[in-house]
Amino acid sequence: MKHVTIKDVAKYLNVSVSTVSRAFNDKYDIRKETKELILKTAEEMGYHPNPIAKKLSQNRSLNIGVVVPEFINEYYSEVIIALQESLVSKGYQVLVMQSDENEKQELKNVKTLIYDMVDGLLIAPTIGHENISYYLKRINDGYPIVFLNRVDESIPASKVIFNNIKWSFFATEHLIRQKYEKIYHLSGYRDLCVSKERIEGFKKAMNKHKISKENYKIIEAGLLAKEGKEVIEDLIFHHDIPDAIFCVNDMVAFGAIKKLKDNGYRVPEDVAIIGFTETRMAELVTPQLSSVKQPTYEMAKAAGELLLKKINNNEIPDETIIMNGELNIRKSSVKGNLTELL
Amino acid sequence: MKHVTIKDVAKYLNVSVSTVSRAFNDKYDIRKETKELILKTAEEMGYHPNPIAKKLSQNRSLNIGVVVPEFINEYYSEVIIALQESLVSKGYQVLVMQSDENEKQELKNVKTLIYDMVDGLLIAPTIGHENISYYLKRINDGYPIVFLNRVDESIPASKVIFNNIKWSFFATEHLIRQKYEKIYHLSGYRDLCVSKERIEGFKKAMNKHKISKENYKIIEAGLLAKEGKEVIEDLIFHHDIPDAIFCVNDMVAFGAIKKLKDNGYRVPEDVAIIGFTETRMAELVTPQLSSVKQPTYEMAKAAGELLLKKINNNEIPDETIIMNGELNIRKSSVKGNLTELL
DNA sequence: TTGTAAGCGTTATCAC
DNA sequence: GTGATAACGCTTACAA
Repeated sequence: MKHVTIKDVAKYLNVSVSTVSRAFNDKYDIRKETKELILKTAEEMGYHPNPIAKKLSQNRSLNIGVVVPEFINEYYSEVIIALQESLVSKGYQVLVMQSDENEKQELKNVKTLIYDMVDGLLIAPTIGHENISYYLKRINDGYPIVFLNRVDESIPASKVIFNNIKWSFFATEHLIRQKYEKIYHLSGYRDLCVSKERIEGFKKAMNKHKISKENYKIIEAGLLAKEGKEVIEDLIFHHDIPDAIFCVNDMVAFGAIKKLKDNGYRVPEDVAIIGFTETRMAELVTPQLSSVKQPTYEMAKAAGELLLKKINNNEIPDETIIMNGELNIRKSSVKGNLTELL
Repeated sequence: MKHVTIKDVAKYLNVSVSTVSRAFNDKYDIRKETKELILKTAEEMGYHPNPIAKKLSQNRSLNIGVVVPEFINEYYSEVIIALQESLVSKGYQVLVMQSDENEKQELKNVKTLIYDMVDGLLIAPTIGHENISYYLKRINDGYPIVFLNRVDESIPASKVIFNNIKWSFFATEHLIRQKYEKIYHLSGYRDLCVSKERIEGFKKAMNKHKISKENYKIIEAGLLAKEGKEVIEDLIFHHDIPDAIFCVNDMVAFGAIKKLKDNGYRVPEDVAIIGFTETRMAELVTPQLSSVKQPTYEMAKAAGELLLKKINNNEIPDETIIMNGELNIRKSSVKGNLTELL
């Protein structure tokens, strides 16, 4: 497995290594014929520039670190795919680490990647504020970091986020317009900024439509199906079943639907349900789940491009991109005839 | 962002760079106090060995390439998580590329990774045989490659695979034992080895129980929910609805169930369904989906370990690990009382 | 136990 | 346009 090196090619062609190097890097002057001969010969000899040597001599790793809370759900899988596609084509390698929704693990991941000399970092933080201040410090040191999702709009850094407040407002308002009178929100972990924002959107809709406090409730569930189930179990136990539920995400909605159906409640006739961050399964469950679709792919791609800009010029000012989604109404949230509504 | 180098530490402490290097690499003799002083000072100075320089001088990248067909489904997400966990702790970085079930893309990914000098490759191939012969050639050249899933048992290479024939046999037999008389198999792409094996297991069960050819059918669907739906649409159109269906995976099963229910068929009363490669959603749909659970995490971990063994000693003989699963019977495949059966 | 210096495979700064 | 050569930051014989 001996690799052919630039020296081998140079010696074989009786040229200097610099000439061979130049042939492989367009930026220098070199006679056209020389270049072509070198490239042809190199190809025949099976020469490929050693990326590690290149990295060392150019003092950059051409690696991008990506830290996500998880990627067992579709959302971050899609994020990673989008990032790979846009970054690999630009010569970068993408190193992905997941934090398992654990603050300590996340910091460890980030440090590992920084020690590994990634040229920049894309972070979708989990719960907790301490890490954020560490990241901001690194950004101040000149480390290119872009946040994706999961950060507050107020945070002074480049980021691509979703307009959670707005779309959670729309999702909630959709329920209100259906004349459901008692509406609950199964929220995500309170410390998570996207949860907070979705709660805020929910409250906004309640206020706008002057729903009295007895007729809505915000219950912390989490992000997993299991947690949706548990809340519903509790509600059933207390005979406290609302007319409609807005869930922080589809997984919680799936769990809720399951538990409701198991206990004889019909969805949407007895309880209407709407999710968030649409998954492919939304269309496959019965009834089909209404949800808010996020432009996941576009968000990730934008974040990748923002990061590359930052890597190439750290002086550019912070940029915040806030994206919008789409409310996809399906059977789970509509009492009457769905087609009439659409 | 100037990095502290080994030279800085050496100069500061009036020792040679080799001594500092030795302090960071246990394998050499070095006085305990010297080592401790160096490590302490290095820490204070914020020194971290530059991994790129290390890679160059040791002529290895400490990178492992992983090529999967996709990771939008849970299966390969879990594979990647398992690999990361076991490989990162051993000092390796994991570079993941997905082929999108496209043979050409897969070969491109593999070549990219080889040019990027990964120390070894883990491949879960997509459809098509041409690539396989290329991979076998590389293995013969001495490149450490381990296959995961998606390869035939007969292939002369190290691999970790699932006993598809056996578990597809069990899944099918479970349907037969329920006295379903007309049983169809919605298979994956015919060219995909796991599909072939699952078909084989299905046939085996049919033969064993002497089901006549009029009473079973194998229909190529694919791996996506959409494809499951399409087949069912077709069957409904031709008034050709069986009593039970064994689907190549859960996604196809979800699609099938959805389409059946939309057309007034009850599952399992009218048509029983069983999936394969259990997903988390299996427990959340109505009715809950019976499926075959694979030890995904363990398979991936075993593959990672096999690869490391190969990287450290290319002379070891090929090893094939065949893993077994678990048949999880749920409501979707059982006509009577589920608890009686369990 | 520690130091010296060659080497890993490139790029980049000079000369020519 | 091309060639020599230092430099990137580390490891590792070999010498001391």
